[in-house]
Parts: sequence; C-alpha cells; structure tokens
Amino acid sequence: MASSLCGERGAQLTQLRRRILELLWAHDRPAGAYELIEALRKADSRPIGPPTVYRALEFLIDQGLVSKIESRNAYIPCAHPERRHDCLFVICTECGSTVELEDPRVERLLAENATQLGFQVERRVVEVEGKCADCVEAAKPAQAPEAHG
Amino acid sequence: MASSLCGERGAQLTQLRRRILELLWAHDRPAGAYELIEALRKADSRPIGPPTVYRALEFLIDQGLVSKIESRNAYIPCAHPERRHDCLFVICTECGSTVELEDPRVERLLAENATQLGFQVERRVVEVEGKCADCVEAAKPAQAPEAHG
DNA sequence: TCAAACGCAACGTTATAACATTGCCTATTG
DNA sequence: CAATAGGCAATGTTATAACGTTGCGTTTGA
Repeated sequence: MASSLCGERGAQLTQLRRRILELLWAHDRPAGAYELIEALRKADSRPIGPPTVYRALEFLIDQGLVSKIESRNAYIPCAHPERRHDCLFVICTECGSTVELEDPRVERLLAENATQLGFQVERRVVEVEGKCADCVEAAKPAQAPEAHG
Repeated sequence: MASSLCGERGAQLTQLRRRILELLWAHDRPAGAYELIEALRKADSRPIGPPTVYRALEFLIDQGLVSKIESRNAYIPCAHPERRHDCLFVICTECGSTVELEDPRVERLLAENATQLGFQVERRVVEVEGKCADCVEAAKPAQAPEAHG
C-alpha cells in the first residue's frame, strides 16, 4: 500500500525504507531514531549508522508515510499517507501511547492566525500531552474500584 | 515584574536566572541553550556549564516566564507570564522570528479532541512554521522592484 | 543550619556533515 | 551480444555538531 503510493510518485520504497516503516508500525508508540538503529542491529547483526536511518526517516516523512513528534524527538507512522496533511497528535506522558487525529477546524484557526500576521504557513506542529484513559485509571488511589474484585 | 511574580509564588529569581531571562528578551528570536551559554561566557569570561543553564531554563519554564519551542530546541521569553497558559507560536523558517499568540478557540478544540479520547490534557504544543511577511517579500524574484534603482 | 542554588566533569542522546562505496540502469562499441 | 564505462540514487563510514542529563561537591542566603 505504501509502496503503491511511492510508485505513483516515482519514489523508491527500498528495502531499508520499508523495514524502517514496518518497524515503526510494529512499535506501539513513537520510536526514537536510535531505537530503530538498535532494532535493525539486533535483526541483522550488521550495524546501521545514524545517517542511514535519518535519511530513511527523511524520505518517509517527505512521502507522508511518517511524522515526527517534535516534543519527544520520536517518529510515528502516519495513518493516512494517501492524503497530504499535518496531523494532530495526542500523546500520553505516562505510557507514550499516541493517537493521530485530524481536525480541519484547528487547521483553519491556525491558518487564520498565521495569515493575519502575514505568514505563509508551511507546516503545523500540534501535539497535546496528557494522560491517556488507561493511565488515568491506573493512577487512581484504589478509590472505589468497582470492577476490581 | 518577573521578580514580583516569582516573589508572590515564593520562588527565587536569582541573578543568574534573571540574566538568562534578560538575554532571552534581548534576543530577537528563540535562543538555543548553547547560545545562552556562549553569551554568558562572553559577558563574564568565566564559563557557565550546560547544567546551570538548563536548570535556570527549567525554573523559568516552570514559572511561566519562558517557553520552549519544541520544533527548534530553542527558548523564548513568554509575553504574558502573569497568566498560566500554553501559547501558540508562529515561526519563520527563514529568519527564525517568532510570534507568540493565544487563541482560546484552538485551546478549546484541542481539549475537545483529547477529552473525546479520554485524555487528561496537561500541555499543548502548537507551532506553526512558515515564512514571515518580510521573508516572503524578500524572496520575490525581483519582479517590479520599484524602490531598487 | 540547612535547603536551595550553583559549579563542574563527565556522559548520554539526537542529528548532521563530509566523504566513500555499492548496486543498478543505460549507453555505447568492439 | 558481451564488455566496458558513465550516471545516479541509495547506502555505508567516520567524525562531529548540537542538545540535554547525571552525579556530586560547594556555596549561599533566608
């Protein structure tokens, strides 16, 4: 699927790039570049250098297949690569689980704000940090645990 | 002004912290931590180490006097430290000039999105990158340069 | 007098610069 | 048709820049 998107655009989803994309999909939260390097090293025994991984990430980001989470220096596969867009991320500060959303209303408001200043918008970084439902639940002080025992 | 805010909260705006805050105000765009270290070294001849600067930045951020621009690993003084809030930044990719805004509508939409997922919001990172009016103008291909010669 | 702030050395993490190599495709040309 | 060479994108290698933290000892000021 990702490969067909790349093919249409004349871009090469090479083996390395595909593997990195697969690693990101297999990871249940945003992965750091060095986590990817480590994962590749374990799988191959032959080490992959940082520039190689960063170049692959750059390619995947250019193709809209991956996004960088700026507030965490980490990378996450993009759920909707067929549409070019900037996402809105909601990130759990406890467990790192991250949800990708889109909200045209947010995009419109940001564009409005920027335009009033005479800015030409190129990219939006919108990241909401907080506690996910699971971690909120887990943090409760065992008060009235109705479904517990 | 910043000192009075700190005083009310029982926090110490020490000389170092104040100097760093002043350096940030004097800088015309977000400053990196190592730029601050360099500026302090030039002023004092005695070098200040990274931990010292990072600790001061942490303090200033906790007090709402400074914000970190996540997409650039840089720090900017906060225009409205008396109100606790997350700002919206509009950043020029050419010259780095940065404008701090607030938009309750954006905050409301982000809260709405997060709440629907069961998230408790703790922090918002909203950074819009683009070209500022000046840089858009400067980038024009010398088309009708009326004030040129 | 003691907790908070600071200094310092070392280290860890994230990212890029600069340069070399590989693999593959194409274009000759004997 | 092989063989050779040139072009080019991707990848590899080495080193280093840029950003940030840990640990611990010393100073300082309410």
